[in-house]
Amino acid sequence: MDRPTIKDIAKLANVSIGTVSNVINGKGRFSEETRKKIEKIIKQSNYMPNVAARSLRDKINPLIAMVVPYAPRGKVLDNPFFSQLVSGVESGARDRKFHVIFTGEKDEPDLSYLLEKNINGLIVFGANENTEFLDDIQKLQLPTVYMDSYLSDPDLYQVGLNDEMGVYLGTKYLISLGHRSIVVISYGWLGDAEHTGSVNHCRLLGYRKALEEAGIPFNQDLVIEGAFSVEDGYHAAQQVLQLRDQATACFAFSDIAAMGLIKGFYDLNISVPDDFSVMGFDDLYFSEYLTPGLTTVRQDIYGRGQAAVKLLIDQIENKNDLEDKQIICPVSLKVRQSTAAVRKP
Amino acid sequence: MDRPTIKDIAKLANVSIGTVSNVINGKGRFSEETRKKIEKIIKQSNYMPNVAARSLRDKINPLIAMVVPYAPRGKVLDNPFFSQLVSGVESGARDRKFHVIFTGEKDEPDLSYLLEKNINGLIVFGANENTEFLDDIQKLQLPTVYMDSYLSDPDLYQVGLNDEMGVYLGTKYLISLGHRSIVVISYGWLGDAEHTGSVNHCRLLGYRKALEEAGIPFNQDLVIEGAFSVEDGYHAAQQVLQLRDQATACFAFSDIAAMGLIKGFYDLNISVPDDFSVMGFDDLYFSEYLTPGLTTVRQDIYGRGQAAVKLLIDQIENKNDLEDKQIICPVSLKVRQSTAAVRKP
DNA sequence: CGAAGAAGATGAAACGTTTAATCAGGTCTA
DNA sequence: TAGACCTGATTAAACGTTTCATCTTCTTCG
Repeated sequence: MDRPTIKDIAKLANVSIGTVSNVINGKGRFSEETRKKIEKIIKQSNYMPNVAARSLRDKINPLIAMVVPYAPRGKVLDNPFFSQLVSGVESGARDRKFHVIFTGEKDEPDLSYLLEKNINGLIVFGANENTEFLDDIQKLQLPTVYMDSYLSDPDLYQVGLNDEMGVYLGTKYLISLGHRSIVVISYGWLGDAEHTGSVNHCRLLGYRKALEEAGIPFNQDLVIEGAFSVEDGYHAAQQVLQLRDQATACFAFSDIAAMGLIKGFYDLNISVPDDFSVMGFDDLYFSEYLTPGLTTVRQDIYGRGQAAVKLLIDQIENKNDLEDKQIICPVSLKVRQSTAAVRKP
Repeated sequence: MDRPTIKDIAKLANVSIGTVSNVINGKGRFSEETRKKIEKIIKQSNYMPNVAARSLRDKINPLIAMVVPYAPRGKVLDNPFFSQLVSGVESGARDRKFHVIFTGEKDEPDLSYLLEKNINGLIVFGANENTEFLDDIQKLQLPTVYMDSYLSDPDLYQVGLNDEMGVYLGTKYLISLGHRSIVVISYGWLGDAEHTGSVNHCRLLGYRKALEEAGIPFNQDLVIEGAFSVEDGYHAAQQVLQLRDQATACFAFSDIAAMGLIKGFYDLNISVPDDFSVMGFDDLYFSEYLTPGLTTVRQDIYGRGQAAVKLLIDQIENKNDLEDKQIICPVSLKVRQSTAAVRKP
């Protein structure tokens, strides 16, 4: 037997389908009596409104998409940062009876199929002013929340992180341990126009600020690229090795790169933290379980995912503008075993 | 301006909507000439069929769901095994123009809303004969692929793993290194009725088989539960410690638990592999980057996800039965640094 | 008592597709 | 030359909702 439709319910209740619809949506007029009768029948027959029909009629559809423009196919969810983020997004969506699909990979720049699916909202990760996608995305005219995007338009809904503060705290801590020459494994180079006004940019600002306060000159030779993946971090170890004469600590801008770095050191027979202190960024759920436990800048990835989706669905459902369009989430320092006081020479 | 509908295209092309529909779907009759004309207009105007309308009419909807019955909310994607699996599923779905939503968490046993959404297919993970959900799922009457489920019905589509072989290989390798007393961190206990005919059951069979071949008696005291999470593994370290007099190696049935275990040992000042060899299962993308690199039984998680979704969509699109309903994926041994020959006393 | 207004419910249109039935011509063949 | 058949295209119904205009019936009040 097929699932019941609103017509079946109406027949069973001896009313018109309009009335059933009214009861379901709490709109229009109907007596208390018919309300009870209809609700009872609905429960009994396991009726659920057909989303396709609803979506066709009203263009509402409890489905949002999360797009990560620059991620290569199959690599989004592989990254534990994203999987935690996505996990939070999922959970937040679930709370509001929404579902989520993921998309927007490098090789699929055409997002128009999102309209085809009647997607009702978008979470865009890691865009910046220079992102080519930005126009296309805005052309979709969908409620959107940008994450970690540092877009200057104050009318855009955004969920960010206090990146500068995070790295500032971390660097300051390393300095307090006596480190004066701290290698950075960054996402890209500060001078790179493409990355200005980006997560990476702000993090480097935090680094420089902490150095400045301690009267340590900034040395751009100490900035290495490669915080995107565990392989990146692993390969960075060799580069860091060449800076060993000067440097005593390393700040990786992602835990996943820190993980690779530590393994790189391990394979090169360099002890962490005895020979080299390592600081990460993110506090992934397993960072505590690395050997040694990773000292890192903590952010609540899962919670941020939830926050973003909440902001999005509020936007979708209220339609009108919300007061707080921009959320900056806090960071904190998580000290574990991978950092230690610099050895006295 | 709103997106164009099939009506707009028809008007522009001076034909009826029926003809446009025919051209789009390659059905019915139309001349080469009109085909070209219509296709040109479609391209120019960026027309895409509205999925809701299509779905309403024909009940087709390129959307599948992945349900993981027993996973607690927010913990599915946190687990790197699942995130890799999901990643593969996503990718496979993308190849066929499908999208995926995730669901079926512990606190949401009612799956009927999947029908509401016109979901067209289901991937169910880790069910077994005793899963309460099974009936509900089958009642949905949807094309379904079961992963890691060990269901005996030969008519069900399944994607599994050669679990027994995997553990057999791993155990044999440990034995070849001279280990004769090998602790197992399992998902559950062999005798547990609930887990008969499960992944865990088959893995333990592989363990026993390898022991038997080597003439080593099976000792059930060496079987510990706790392979689900990194925390599990960490806490297992203390239990393993108490078996230290007898045991020299440990086989964790998941890499994530092995990771926790290694960290547990680290904190207890037990050296891996010098004091204790550790073997994992899965070969997560970061297992290579643990310190020490984790020796493990490799499976292609990502590929299995792709395989499952391919099987599902073939089933959806062909409708008719496929020849090969059951796929068993191979395993292999990946030797790294966490295992070593047993120390001579 | 008659008119006005409220309460409760109905009917029909519309959303954008697909498809089966139908139709208008043209060509072939007996 | 009439029926049969083919080709290309049209028409209308149906899918399951929501909403707005409309219709009864009942109550109230001047």
